[in-house]
Amino acid sequence: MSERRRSPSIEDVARESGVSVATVSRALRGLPNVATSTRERVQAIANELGYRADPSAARLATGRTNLVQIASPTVDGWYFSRFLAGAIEHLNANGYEAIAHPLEDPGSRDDFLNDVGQVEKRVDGLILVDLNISEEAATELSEAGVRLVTAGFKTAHFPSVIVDDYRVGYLATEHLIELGHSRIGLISGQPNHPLAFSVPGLRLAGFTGALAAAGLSVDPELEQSGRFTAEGGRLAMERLLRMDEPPTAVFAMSDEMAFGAIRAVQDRGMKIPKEVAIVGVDDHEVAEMADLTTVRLYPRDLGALAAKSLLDVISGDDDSDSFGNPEPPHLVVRRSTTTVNE
Amino acid sequence: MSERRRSPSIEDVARESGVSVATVSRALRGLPNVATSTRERVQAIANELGYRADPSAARLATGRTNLVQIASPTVDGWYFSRFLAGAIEHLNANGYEAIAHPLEDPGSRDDFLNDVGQVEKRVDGLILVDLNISEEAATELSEAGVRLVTAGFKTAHFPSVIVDDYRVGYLATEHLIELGHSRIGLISGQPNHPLAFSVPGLRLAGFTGALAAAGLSVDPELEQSGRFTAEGGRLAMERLLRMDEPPTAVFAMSDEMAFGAIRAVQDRGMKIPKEVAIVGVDDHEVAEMADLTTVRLYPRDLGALAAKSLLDVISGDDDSDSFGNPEPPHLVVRRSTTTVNE
DNA sequence: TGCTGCTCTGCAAACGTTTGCAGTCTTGAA
DNA sequence: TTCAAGACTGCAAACGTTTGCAGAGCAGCA
Repeated sequence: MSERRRSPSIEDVARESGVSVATVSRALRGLPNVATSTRERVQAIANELGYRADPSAARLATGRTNLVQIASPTVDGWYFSRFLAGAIEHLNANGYEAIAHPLEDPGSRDDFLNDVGQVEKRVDGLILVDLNISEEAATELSEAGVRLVTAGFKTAHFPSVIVDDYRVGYLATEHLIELGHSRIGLISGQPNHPLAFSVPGLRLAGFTGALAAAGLSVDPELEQSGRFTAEGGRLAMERLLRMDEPPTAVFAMSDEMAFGAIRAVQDRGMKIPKEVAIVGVDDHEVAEMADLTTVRLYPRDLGALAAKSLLDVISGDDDSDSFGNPEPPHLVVRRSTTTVNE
Repeated sequence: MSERRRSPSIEDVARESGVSVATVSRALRGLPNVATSTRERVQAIANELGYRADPSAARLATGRTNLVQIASPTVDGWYFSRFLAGAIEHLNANGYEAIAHPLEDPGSRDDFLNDVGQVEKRVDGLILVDLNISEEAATELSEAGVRLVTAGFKTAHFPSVIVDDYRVGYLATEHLIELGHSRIGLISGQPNHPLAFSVPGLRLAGFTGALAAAGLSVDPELEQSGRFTAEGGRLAMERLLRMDEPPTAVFAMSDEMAFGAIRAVQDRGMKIPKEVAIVGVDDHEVAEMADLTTVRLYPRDLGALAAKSLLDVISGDDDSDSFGNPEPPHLVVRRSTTTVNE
């Protein structure tokens, strides 16, 4: 439709202000060794012309892109979208743009990890969230010089920010035990999830750990997968309630699954927490409205922390593991487990 | 830590396969006029060397970045995260990466729109979602040759994908009227939201339109802002319930606000839908669990559509307005408005 | 006055592609 | 046998920056 007029190049600015392109480049980027008078003149002209350095050219010349890629299983899940928000905010504040790259199916994940070595040329760094990679792959990446920070899992080669998912499972279960429950159901994550995803395993470990610490045994029948969706949580809870000896309390690995579970209980006409107590994970916005006891996570903070770590890596401040840790998971007691006022 | 070894350049491939760089470039990109034997040899060598064209160099040479930027008020809201997911999926499938760019505060929004003209050099195109811009700004962008698609609002200059928010308000309200309600409350969006955001206005128009069509008058007292959060919805509902003559039904402009409203009603010991009927907007995952009647939106589809439109614009298929429209908003009746089984 | 060292500036070589143009070679038709 | 057209390839000029190096000017000091 409209003509695309060429935007001014550094040469235009140079000609206009009577200096060389080199000087313009230095003046505009605040480098030392340029007379203040020249600098001001150049800045004025650049401003007037509306000049901005072409990023592609600058990237080619410097090798730095000011881009960071964030790969996560999803972009619209409760947890991941908040992680993204926190990371992007920090990145943008420091002059980086963020490429969001969801890897929903295993195919795209493999493709991605396959030539993730090429990432080095596309972006300055990469954040991998909840996407387990093999140690071999990590070694390869490390040797390729890729700047990488992992979130939600650890490798031997890169800094990582993690949430203590063992603690998540432990806190929730311990809470139920303290309330006197001994037959506790578990609504877990998808075991056949395409992405190797270490979160459910750790929460499960925390769950069994808490039971063991209290001298309680684990009944495998009491674990049902809720596939991390509300609907899945409902179905899982229905299965639990149909058992000969149903649990008196349930730990759901996410709030969304817990919402489904609450629904299933109510549909049976049973009372919460009297007949069944329920605890979730996340502290979803709706959790408060639903009176759901939950283990609160701070994905937004975690994202910001991951971004900060990555920028440190990129700028070469290699204090590797000295990043402040995120706020630890935190039990929030509401009326889905106890009628005692908080 | 580890040495960054230089990755192979096109020149390495050329030398290795005994042809010129020009031929390598053509062979690898599938351009015509290269002998199949050479093409295969070059491909083999490139593969062996693990060669990939450096994107920065390619961008500088071609002027195309294969990047698209998506600017939205937020990245972690229910609606926007799903929009993003749909858009990114489509973009990635077509060889583009997506830069997610939230503009949470008015300052960053102004900064962004200020030199959005520079966008042209950073990315191939831009999707602006629910970020109203002035017609002047739009004209300026259009003249600068920026490739742009708007979502959620229209301008004179660019293609847009929109959801019919008038219809959203109309459908919800009409439903309540048909159920016999005549005193209908409204939990609306933030009037002082930093971003000029046309959604609430349109839904309000649909609301009053439906009332007018039924010969009902509008009582301004019955509109309360819920700031698009669950907590805000709860507070708004409490204000409504405290009125001398409270509404018998309420239209909340989002499901999250509706969840809060439900909570407020239950806290008063009142019954839904008997004493108060509630309808929301979105069809949030939790809505089904909460038995919430709602107007279902399809943000993921809308995002995909926006992406598709933008790619059409970029590739020059300028059928401007002939993009298929998204599925129209759709009333989903549940038990928050009627006890009749669906 | 001559020398040293500093500040400021410009030249030109990268950075790694893409692509217009021209040249060579082959093929087939006249 | 000659010629035209087409297929294939290479040369070299972009694309718009950044940056190492060197030179010019100038001040201060011996």
